[in-house]
Amino acid sequence: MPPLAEAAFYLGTEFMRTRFAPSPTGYLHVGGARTALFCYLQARASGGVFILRIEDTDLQRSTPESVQAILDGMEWLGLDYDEGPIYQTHRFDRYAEVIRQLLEEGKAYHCYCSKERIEALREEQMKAGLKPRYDGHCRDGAEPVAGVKPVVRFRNPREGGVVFDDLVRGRISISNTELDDLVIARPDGSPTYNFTVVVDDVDMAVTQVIRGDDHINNTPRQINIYRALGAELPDFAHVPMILGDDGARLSKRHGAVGVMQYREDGYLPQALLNYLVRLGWSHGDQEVFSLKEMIDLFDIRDVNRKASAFNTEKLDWLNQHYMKNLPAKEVADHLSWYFEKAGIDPRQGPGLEDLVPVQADRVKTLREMTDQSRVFYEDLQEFDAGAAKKHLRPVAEEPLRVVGSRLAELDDWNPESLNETVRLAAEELEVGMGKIAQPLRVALTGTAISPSIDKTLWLTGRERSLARIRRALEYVMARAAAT
RNA sequence: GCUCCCUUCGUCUAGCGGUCAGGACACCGCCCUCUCAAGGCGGGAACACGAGUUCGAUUCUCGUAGGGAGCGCCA
Repeated sequence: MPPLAEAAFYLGTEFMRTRFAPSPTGYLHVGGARTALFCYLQARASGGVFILRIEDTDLQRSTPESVQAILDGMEWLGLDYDEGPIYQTHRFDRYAEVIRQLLEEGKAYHCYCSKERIEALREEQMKAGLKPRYDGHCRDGAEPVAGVKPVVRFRNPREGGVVFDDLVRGRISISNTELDDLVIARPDGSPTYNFTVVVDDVDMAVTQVIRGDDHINNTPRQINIYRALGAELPDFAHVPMILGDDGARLSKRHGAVGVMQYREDGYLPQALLNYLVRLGWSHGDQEVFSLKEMIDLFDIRDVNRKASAFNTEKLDWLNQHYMKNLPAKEVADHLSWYFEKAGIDPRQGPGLEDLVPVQADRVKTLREMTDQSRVFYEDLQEFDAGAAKKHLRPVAEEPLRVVGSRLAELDDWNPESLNETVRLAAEELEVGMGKIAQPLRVALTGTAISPSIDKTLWLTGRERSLARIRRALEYVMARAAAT
């Protein structure tokens, strides 16, 4: 564990050290993911170090499942860190040491005030129209109260104020009279957030503290602690939060707020990353960014100050963009995860790499792609009633019979020859493509919707196609006989 | 209540004193077409309001309104 003094070595250098410091009280949500991405990009851009720190000092609310969820989310997104995960619960000795030091130097003091007293004080102040804060009752030496284990409070300066230049907000200033003496250690000695962040960021020599803007108000308090520790200040960057589609604060009712839920829903990590980086940040009119481009172009100072609403439709567009433009092999690798989940055996049909380019044009997510591709891997159950009623009528018998026999004679089962075969069959019958392609489509897929007929035949495969055409013919004839 | 922060099309944004206020998603129309898409072309759509500063404000300043966050022995 690096001593406080070591921080000075890093500060002021070109190499930035950033950290993402979530508290494990739930899954990794998109807001946190974006903050993590910004930290990651900023560190990578400078050739610096990206640290993952788990802020688990709240033993009540932290869970191992949440830690795992965060780790999983980071991994899926590909946000690899150079140091960590570092757990604050493993650093209690260090916090205790610094608390002792502050106590010895008179920069912190024991407070024996009861919660009841604090509560009453707060009510009184609120009623008087004041900002509730600790009144410093024990600040100048308090008599120990028998049977009461004291908390430790930080002795916040009463004079002056704090001014800092936030990398995204610009200059922010606040008077010390607005601040009070915050608790830095509970009666059992466990440290609290505003204190541990500072100790950690100093020890870990973090040079840019990038976090959500809900921490703006904590920053002046923390700066006072930096000063008490004689540590150099890092740069602060407070990024705005992300709102739901409806502009309201993101919550569970917005559906997929956990990063891994986006995976479940069929989004590529590249798409989500690209979407998130554009939320609050831009580079001219550019919409699509590879990770490399993000690293090269991103600068935390260009981030907007306004909260932005999450727009799933735009994410859909990006997701489809990546499904269409990433190497088919790469998309196919992701797709296989969904196939497995859906219980589809990819060996029972066309190669995923052949499937992807065909389906990418017509779906927004890998999940949809999976659902719409099942027909190429499994036996056809039954015809969609509406589609069959409309297209598998007696008039379809001849087209199906002719195209079926022409296809049976075909040697090369590839999109080009298949297209040619169907086209020639239509010519031979002197009908438009629609008259032959639609019945054929229903025969092959059971529905009136599928990729172009040549691709559909190709993906369905020779044997399976011919068998399905025969079956459709039987259906048509049975129907004709019934009338 | 107090403190801090925010405000360009429905949404994400460009803009950094003089622009017909640009792009993207979504939406609408047309084209293409074997279905659904994808694609191409075109269209509607924004500077919250009020004062200043200035020859000139979307841009700078101050208010107003609206919104957010914090005010924990949570992080």
